Amino acid sequence: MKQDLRPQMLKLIEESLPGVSIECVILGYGEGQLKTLLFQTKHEVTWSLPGGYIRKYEDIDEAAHRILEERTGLKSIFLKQFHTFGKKDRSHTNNREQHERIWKALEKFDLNQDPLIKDWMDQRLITMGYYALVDIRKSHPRPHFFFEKCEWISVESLPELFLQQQHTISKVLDHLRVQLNYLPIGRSLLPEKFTMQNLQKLYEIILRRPLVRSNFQRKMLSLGILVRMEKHMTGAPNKAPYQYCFDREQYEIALKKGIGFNI
Amino acid sequence: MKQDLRPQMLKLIEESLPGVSIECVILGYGEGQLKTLLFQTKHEVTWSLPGGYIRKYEDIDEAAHRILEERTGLKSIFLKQFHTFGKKDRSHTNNREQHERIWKALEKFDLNQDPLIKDWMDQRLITMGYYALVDIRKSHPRPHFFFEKCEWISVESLPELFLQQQHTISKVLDHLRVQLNYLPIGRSLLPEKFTMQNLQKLYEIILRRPLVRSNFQRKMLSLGILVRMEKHMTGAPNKAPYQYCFDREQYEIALKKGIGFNI
DNA sequence: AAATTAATTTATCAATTTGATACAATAATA
DNA sequence: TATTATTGTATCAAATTGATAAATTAATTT
Repeated sequence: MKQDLRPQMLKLIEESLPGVSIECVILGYGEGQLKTLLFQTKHEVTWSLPGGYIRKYEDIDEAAHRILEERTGLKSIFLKQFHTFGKKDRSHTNNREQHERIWKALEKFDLNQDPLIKDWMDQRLITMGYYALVDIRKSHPRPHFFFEKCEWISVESLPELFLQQQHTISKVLDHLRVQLNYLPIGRSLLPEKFTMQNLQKLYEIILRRPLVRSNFQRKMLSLGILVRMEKHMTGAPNKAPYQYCFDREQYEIALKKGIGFNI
Repeated sequence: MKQDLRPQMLKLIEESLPGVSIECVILGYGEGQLKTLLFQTKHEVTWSLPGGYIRKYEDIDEAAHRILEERTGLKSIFLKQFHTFGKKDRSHTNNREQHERIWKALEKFDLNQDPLIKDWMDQRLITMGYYALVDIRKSHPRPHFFFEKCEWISVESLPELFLQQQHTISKVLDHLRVQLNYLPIGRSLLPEKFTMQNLQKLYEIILRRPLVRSNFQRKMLSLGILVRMEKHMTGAPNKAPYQYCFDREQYEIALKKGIGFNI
C-alpha cells in the first residue's frame, strides 16, 4: 500500500522557514567506539544525518533541541551549534550521484508532483550544524517521516552519506578534539559511573592516539572534577578498578572557567 | 534634497536571499587598543556592525568577503564564521527602543511605503556572524548605502548598538581569547614589522591581563614563527628594540598544527 | 667625553608540570 | 599458596613556567 506523505509534507512546508535547515551530529560512545546516529531513507536511497527545518516561530536552538528529541527522545542534553553551511549549490536534490535515486524515491510517494513540494526539495539551503553528546543507553532513536531505519554507526566506518555530511562529521570531530584541551568532556557521553579506563578510552578515541595510563590518571584526578566511588568487582582475575562519577558542581565550574589540559 | 533609495533597495531585495543576513565584526588594532569598525545610520538612528545580505548565487563565505571588501576595500583577509544568531524575534525593526527611530528614518526615504520593502525590513532574520582581523592602516572604510559615517571604535567603549550587537562583539572576543591558546595571531592585526612590545600589548588587550615581559618574549621566540629584523632606532633615550616580522611559512604551519600556548 | 636614564635582551633559578618507567597492590584462578 | 593480569601509586629526569635579576644600549645630561 502506498503511503501518502503529501499532507504531512505540505504541513511541514507550511509551518517551516524556507531556505534554512538544521543538521545534527549526535555522538554517542559505546563498545569502545565513538558512534553517530544515522538514518536511512526509505527505499535505501542513502544514509543521512538527522535534520529538519525551523518553525516560523521558533529559535534555531529550540529547533535543534526539538529535532534531537524527535529522533532520540532525549531532552536538555549538551547540544551546541558549531558551523553553518552555505555553499550556493547546497540543496536536497543537487547531489549528482544521488540525484536520480532521490527523485525516484520522491516519485514513489508522489512527492514530485506537487509544485510546492518540488520547489521545496529543490531550494537552496543554508544549514546550521549542531552536535550533541549523548549516552547511547539512555537514548531511544526512532525513524521519522521519510526515514525507515536508524542506527548508531562508528565514525571510523561511515557509509555513503547525503550531501557533504562526511565532511560535517569530520568537522565536528576536529572541533571536539580542540575542545578537549580546554573543557571537560564525558559527562554527557559516559554512563553515571565509569572507570578510569573507560574515560581514557574515550579520550583516545577522540584524539586518535594512545595515552600513557598513569599520566592520564594523574592529570584527570588533578582536575578535581572526579569523585571516587566504591570499587567495582569485575570478576576478572586481577585488581578491580575504582569507579568514578563527575562532581556536578566542579564539572560546571570547569565548563565555565576552562581547564589547561595539555594532554 | 531627498535621496531616493527605493530603486537601490528594491534591487538589493531582488538579488538577495530572504530571511538570512551576514554581520561582520571587523577588528583592528591601533593606539594600543582593539577597535571594531562601526557604521552610523543616516539621521543618527544608531550605530551598527557592518552587515549585508547573501546573493542568490553566492556562497555565504563569498558574501562575507564581499561585504568586508565593500566596507573596507580589503581583500582576502582573515575572515571566519563564528556563530549564527537565530532568535525568533530577530529582525531589523523588532528592537523596542530603536523601533520608532528606525521607522522615522525609513519614512524620510519613503522606504516604508513600498510593501516589498516594508516586509523585507520586518522579516525574521537568521544572521551568520563573521569576524575579521585587519590592519587598520591598510583598510579604507567607507560609508555605504544607508550609513553615512563609519569609525573605528574601541571595544572597551562601545556606543549603543543595533540589535544585540554588543553581545555579538563580546562573543567574538571570547572566541578570540580561546583561539589565542592554540593558534598564532597577529599577522592580520599588526603591521608588517613590529616590536615585541607591540605584540605583547596585543595579547594583553585580548586577554585583558598583563603579562610578564621577559617570559612573553621567551615564549614567543620559542614558537619559531618570528623572524628578527634589524633594530629600529626610536629616538628615545634607551636601548632600541629589535623589529620582527612573521615567518610566512612557519606561521602557516602553526595555523594548521596549532600551538600549545599556555600563556 | 663620561655618567645617567630608561627601556630592551638575556640569564638565572626555584617551582611546577610532563613523559616515561617502575613497582606495589589486589581479585580471581590454577 | 603461587600465578596472572590489571590497577593504583611512586619515582625521577626532562621540560616548562613564574619571578626576578643582570647585562646591554641609544639617547640625554652633566
